[in-house]
Amino acid sequence: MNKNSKTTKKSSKHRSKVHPFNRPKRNHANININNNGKKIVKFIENNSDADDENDDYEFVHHQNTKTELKEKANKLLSIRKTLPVYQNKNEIMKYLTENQVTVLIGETGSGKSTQIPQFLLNFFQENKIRGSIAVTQPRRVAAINLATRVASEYGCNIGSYVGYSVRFDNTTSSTTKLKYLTDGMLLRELMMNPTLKEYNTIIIDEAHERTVLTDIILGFLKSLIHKSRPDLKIIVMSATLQAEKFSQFFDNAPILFVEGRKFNVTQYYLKAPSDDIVDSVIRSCVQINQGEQMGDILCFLPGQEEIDKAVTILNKISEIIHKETSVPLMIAYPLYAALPPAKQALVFNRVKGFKRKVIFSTNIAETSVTISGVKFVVDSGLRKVKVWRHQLGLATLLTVPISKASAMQRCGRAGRESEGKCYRLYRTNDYKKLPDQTEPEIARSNVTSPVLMLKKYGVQDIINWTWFENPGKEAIIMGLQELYQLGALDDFGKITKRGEQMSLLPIQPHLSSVLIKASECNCLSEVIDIVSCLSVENLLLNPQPEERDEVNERRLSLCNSGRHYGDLIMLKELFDIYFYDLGKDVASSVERQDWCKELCISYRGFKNVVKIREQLRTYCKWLFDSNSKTFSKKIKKNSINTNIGEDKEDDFYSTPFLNKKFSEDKDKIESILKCFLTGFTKNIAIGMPDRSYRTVTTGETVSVHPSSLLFLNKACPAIMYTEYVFTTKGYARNVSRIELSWLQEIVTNGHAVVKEKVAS
DNA sequence: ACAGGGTGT
Repeated sequence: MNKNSKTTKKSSKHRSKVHPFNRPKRNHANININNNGKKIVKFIENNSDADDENDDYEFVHHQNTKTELKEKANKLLSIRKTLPVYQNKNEIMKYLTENQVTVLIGETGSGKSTQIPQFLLNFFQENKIRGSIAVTQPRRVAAINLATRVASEYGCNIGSYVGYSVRFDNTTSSTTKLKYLTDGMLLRELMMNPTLKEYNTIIIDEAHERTVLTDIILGFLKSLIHKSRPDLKIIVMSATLQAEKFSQFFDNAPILFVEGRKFNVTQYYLKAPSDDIVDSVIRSCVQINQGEQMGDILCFLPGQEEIDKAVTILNKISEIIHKETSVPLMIAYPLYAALPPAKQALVFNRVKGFKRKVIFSTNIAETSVTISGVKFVVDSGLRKVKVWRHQLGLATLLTVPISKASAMQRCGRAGRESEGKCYRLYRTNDYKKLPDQTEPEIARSNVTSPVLMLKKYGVQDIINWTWFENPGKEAIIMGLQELYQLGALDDFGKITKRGEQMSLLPIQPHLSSVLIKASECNCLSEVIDIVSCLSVENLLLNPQPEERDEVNERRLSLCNSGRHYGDLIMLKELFDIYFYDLGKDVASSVERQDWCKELCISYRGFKNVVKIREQLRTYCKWLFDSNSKTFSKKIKKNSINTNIGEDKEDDFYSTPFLNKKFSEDKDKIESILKCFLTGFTKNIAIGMPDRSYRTVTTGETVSVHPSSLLFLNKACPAIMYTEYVFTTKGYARNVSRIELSWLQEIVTNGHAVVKEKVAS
């Protein structure tokens, strides 16, 4: 149909409508083209208070001319040459070219993630070796930043020889030879293209972090080199330690050590253990502020509660101390993932004058967020960890001591720019007793999704698969049972058509199953909207205690149906207001931001919801539309190589409110909730006479989480929830009201789990 | 009668 498909694809990326005469009042970028044809982005100064979410950011990649590229690359070359990896280039390359698998231990600042891929790229081009290089990263920003940096070092525009691929943003093209991608993305590619035939080298970076997805990739790679890809080169890159485990897994692959380039950090320990960690952290900050040179302080605390407390206390005492003694004024900032993005951004502000920035952070600052100017680290030695209990179908959130590796990583945050100091709020002996490594995530996770991937890939014996870390028989069997119950596996444990569909959807299996059910129940469009909201973490933010009641009141008054049916229906009502009522053009973005702020909703979160919704609508159309070509053909052509599918409000989806307004359409609401019941049959609790709820699976008591719209509504016959987390007690999150008669329907449809428990 | 560590498709 179109010979011009390449340009069509490219342009679809920037499809968003721009109304030049209706520009938003604030927070916008003004893009001019100067006489070189070079894009210039000027940021207009934010004229409002710094409190709103300035997150209309997009990654703008400048298209430079050849001469500009070359000049820039030449300038960067002198810096590259100082990197330890560059100085050992020949020896490293000797190992990499002579071995199929190499484990490379490079400390921070060694330049491994940027230089090694370039060495290989040059080597392959000089030797006319075909194929491209993939470098995986656990996080999106890392993939984007590395690709951008390497492109300029290499002297090309992003997307030509060097590109990146993360969800919703793909800058690769047919000429791309070096691709930085998230490990989630590489797994998607593996599902579509089981032999990874376009690559000759796969580099797994940050392997020491041991995320579930990295571990799974390692398992796939081992199978690949032993079977269909004996030619595939693999490099496992890790920041110190664990080298032996990687090496042994890949048949004793050689290990290379490259020293890093970082500054010395002196460690201090407590003489006596601390009994109040917030108090100890504050005391340390005050002490540093009195005795040490200028430089900011980064404090690691386990969670939001401790952080908010510490911020309040420090800000109170800091001014008093500053007035009475002539020490810098300390300014405290909180940092955790659930914080609104605009408040998160404040930790990057440089404080001017005789002041010292003090950041109280969760583990987010250990790997995901890097703050410059930090010279002192205060380490509580604690973190929070989510542990999945297979038998209970419940996650527990525990505060636990960190590992030695984690303590070193936290320490390192003080030595990025100059020498630093690290104050550990535990004794030398306590440190010695810490485990060397953090327990790999897969050992404490629900593995339903990995198991589905393996089934989709055609793995027969999952228990004895080439697991890098076997999650254990119990976990695998629970995963298989879940999948069987969701209809993804048949009586013989073989993947069903439904299971294939579930594995192709970019959401957790339970939600995939709900979507498929919805496609059979004429409420797909609505369920996609809700599932999209559920797929964004921290969409509904926690209001500050003083505005909590107000915000809850506003949410309740907006969501007429949510008030009765619960959080899933509330999400749909909120989505409809955001998406349909508030308007879509650039001019109304301010209106939408204000609306989000009033309801304590993340504006950035909702923008993500819209993207996910668009992706899900496209995928569902390909999956369920009988007129459509096969999914994998479509997705290979479109999804991997472009950004988002070509969804328009087309006739595959019925117009949502043709006849009735959603909130008045009782039948629709009930069929939506019944769809969710089929994916979350285990997450049902029955109302008891004493107004508590008991789960149908184990009879445990479960409470409605205070963030739920149903928190104050005490009289539901039964509830269904998408998450069951034990913190101070067992809490149900994303709660919906369920009628007992609906459960009867599920029972008659043959869901044994509910049948037994309801009867007993 | 009152609260969630961090990633990814």
